[in-house]
Amino acid sequence: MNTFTEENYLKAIYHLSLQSESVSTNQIAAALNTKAASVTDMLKKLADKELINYAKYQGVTLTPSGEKIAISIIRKHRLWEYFLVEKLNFKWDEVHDVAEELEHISSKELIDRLDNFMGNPRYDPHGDPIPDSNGLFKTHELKPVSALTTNEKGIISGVRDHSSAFLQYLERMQLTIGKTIKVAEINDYDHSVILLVEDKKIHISREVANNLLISI
Amino acid sequence: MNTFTEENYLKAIYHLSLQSESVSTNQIAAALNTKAASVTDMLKKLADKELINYAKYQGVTLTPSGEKIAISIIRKHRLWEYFLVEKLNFKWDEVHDVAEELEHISSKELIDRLDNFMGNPRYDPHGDPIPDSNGLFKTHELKPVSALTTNEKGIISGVRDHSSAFLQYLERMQLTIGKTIKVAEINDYDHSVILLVEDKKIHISREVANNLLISI
DNA sequence: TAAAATTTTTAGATTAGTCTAAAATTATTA
DNA sequence: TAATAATTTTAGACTAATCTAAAAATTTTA
Repeated sequence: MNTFTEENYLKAIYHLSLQSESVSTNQIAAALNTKAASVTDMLKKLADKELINYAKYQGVTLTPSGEKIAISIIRKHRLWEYFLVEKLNFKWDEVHDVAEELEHISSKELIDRLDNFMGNPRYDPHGDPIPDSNGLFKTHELKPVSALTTNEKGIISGVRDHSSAFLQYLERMQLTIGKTIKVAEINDYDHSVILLVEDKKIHISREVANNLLISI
Repeated sequence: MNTFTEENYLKAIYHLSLQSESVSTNQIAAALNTKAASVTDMLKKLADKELINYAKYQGVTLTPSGEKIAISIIRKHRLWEYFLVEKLNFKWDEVHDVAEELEHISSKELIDRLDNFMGNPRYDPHGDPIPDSNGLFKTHELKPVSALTTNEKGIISGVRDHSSAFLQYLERMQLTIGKTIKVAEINDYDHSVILLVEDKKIHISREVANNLLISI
């Protein structure tokens, strides 16, 4: 088995890989709130274990076995988040830190039973897809509200920013997962957007429109 | 917060304290499968944090704050065991190792919500009492089957040996928590006992009789 | 109660993960 | 494309937890 720290590195590399092909030392350091020198040390260790492809100064990618571990951590994180919200009535902005701890519990039996206990949910409380017990999941194609033009519709299905502050803001605005929205107006000057949600007008900034994801 | 290791030391000292007033370095080393030298190092650290009372060569006791932490770990361990058996259908002999990991999840909010979700159970699957959110619990007075004389009755309420091997044996013999037993006969020679359970005769050794606990 | 046995502590190493400061490499830009 | 800037790695040190081997203290026993 791997240590918590190794698991956190693999998870961070996985998430960063979704945006840029190869991941840099500094990107990882920023994501994990640590120093580049520490990252270099750990990259050597993960490369020795053949969990990442690493060449000095060239950035890293996950090997298939590294990716498998990363996805299993993400599966655990998202299932625990679902459990916390659906069974223990936590709010969607309160679960991240606890799930960061729970995702390192090693038992596969536990997580598979938890999955079944909850009816094999496909999405976590923030709309992110939950990998199945084989690590498979489809990344549904979501686009930000900011990609819509006037009169287009969508269903709120995810967020790009997972911070409590953003989630609490959405909650207050009643912009929660599953709601149908329609773009009523786009402000040419600042690109802010007026949405129609359940016949109410909601005005959101360009930044919010960028971080709120919809399916069609 | 304390490290997993510190928590494990405090828990071990707590359990050992139930049998002998003061706990020795070697006892702790045996319980934690480590060496006496390692224990001495850790005892110094825990004493610095005022979690134990420690004087060289004299053994240790928990301070009130050390005991509080130990009990909170035990609360978490037992609640998770209850969850695993009652909600996820694990068997009572399969839950210990997973609970050893789960007991270190730090969120008090999580464990209090879990407690409520399950209806505030008072005993874990092995009959051990679960401390409430203030750390309070009564150690019900149990005695081993071996303390009974012929024709005395009792209700199976706990075990002294928590090993999988023993729990699986009890399961096979249908000697599970809640069953009423009556001593039919005690063998003078080897102190083995014949029990009457639901009108069936069950023959158990002295060792088993010593490790099976009943209330009256 | 002195010698022997046991227990406990100390001394000195080791491993994992981290850090700062300096050196090496790569990227940018003038 | 040479100088400058930014990134990345190396070197050396630190903390937490562990270990072995040896020394010190306590307990047992003869």
